[in-house]
Amino acid sequence: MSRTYHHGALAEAMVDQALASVRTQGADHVSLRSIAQVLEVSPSAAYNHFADKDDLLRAVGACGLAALDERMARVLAAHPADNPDAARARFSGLGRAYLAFAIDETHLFQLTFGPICAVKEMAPEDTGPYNKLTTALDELDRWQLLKPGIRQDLDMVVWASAHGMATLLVEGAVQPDSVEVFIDSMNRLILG
Amino acid sequence: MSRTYHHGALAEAMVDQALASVRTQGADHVSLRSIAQVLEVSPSAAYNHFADKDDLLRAVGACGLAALDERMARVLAAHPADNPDAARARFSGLGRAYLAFAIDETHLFQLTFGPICAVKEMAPEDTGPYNKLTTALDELDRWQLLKPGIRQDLDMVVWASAHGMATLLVEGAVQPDSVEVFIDSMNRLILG
DNA sequence: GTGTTAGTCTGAACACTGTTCATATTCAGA
DNA sequence: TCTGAATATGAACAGTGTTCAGACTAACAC
Repeated sequence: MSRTYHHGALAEAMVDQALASVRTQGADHVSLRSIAQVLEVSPSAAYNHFADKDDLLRAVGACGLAALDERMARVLAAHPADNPDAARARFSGLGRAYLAFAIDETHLFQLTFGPICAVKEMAPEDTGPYNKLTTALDELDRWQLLKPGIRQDLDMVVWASAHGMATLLVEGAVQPDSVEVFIDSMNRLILG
Repeated sequence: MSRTYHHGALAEAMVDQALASVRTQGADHVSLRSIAQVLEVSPSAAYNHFADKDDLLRAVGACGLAALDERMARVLAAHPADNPDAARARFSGLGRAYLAFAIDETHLFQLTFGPICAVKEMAPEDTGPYNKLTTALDELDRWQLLKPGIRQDLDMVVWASAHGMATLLVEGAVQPDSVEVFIDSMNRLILG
């Protein structure tokens, strides 16, 4: 096997390296040429696997969405009990996981939910972060923990709140220590 | 006055042209050279007025924040009455103005609240969008229109909700016709 | 084993980009 | 009118995404 020909796994290797670069530098300061150089490959080699730079970055953004979903899945696995307290813990935990992802992985968050990636086409309907939120709200509703008469379209407001708080964190408009304040205020709003 | 020397107002002219370009193309696809070409000026002329490209874009972002604030100010001016109905109209109107700005000026919104601009340092505390929101909530509270016991830290949740809904609109994750659904759901949450 | 074909990578090139710097022009004040 | 501070130029540098003809490699048919 020749050393100069990087065979078989270039696509995945480029996504991995791009993911690492995005994490440290942010998507704006990542260049195709630099990651090709790290992989000891010609700059034009990427075009056998990706239509253009944005196409590669979209693949990285999909990794970001998967990482977020995994964080949320871990929260659900940590509170599996079928009772009111666990339902509350799952809901708050999902929110905390979402915001922790924004804080820990600022650059990846910005790419995943930025202009390059069309999140609406990446997020599956029957699974993924949005679905986890709706089922958590359904469970709160089933245990009659929600204030009466607010379940309709509540998904959208809660989703928007969490996403907005995350972007405010990312932009530095609010500090990380505001997360608990936010969650408390949110619970005060919707929990009976 | 020589034709070749663009005297006096280059800085403002560049901001104006950059603002126009951002509106149509988005900040990512705007180049210093192109706007210098439109203004019939050397590419390096910009560096007498701006530290670098991001510095110019930050000035454009400030225009975006001002445009948003003006929309919100118009809403307040349209409902000046000192009674419960007007207070409700002001609150809902501010939300609609915020979301309309995100829909109408997608690219400008993305720049204004994007990584390049540090919004926290642009937004004044005693005026601007955030302050208009808090005073609207104070008015709702004064007329006892809020649900009891939720005023504390309500600003942050409402602010995050509006901002999150705006970014979801910009990203195409939700459709513009969801705006009224969002506002209704929001009112259901916080109004008594 | 040999040929053919499809997939992969190279290297040079193109048209850009932001930025710097020495140089030239213009304006405002003494 | 002279001087100094602003302001604009034009050439240059280092870097970018992207294209394309040609070279290399693997795998499959015969």
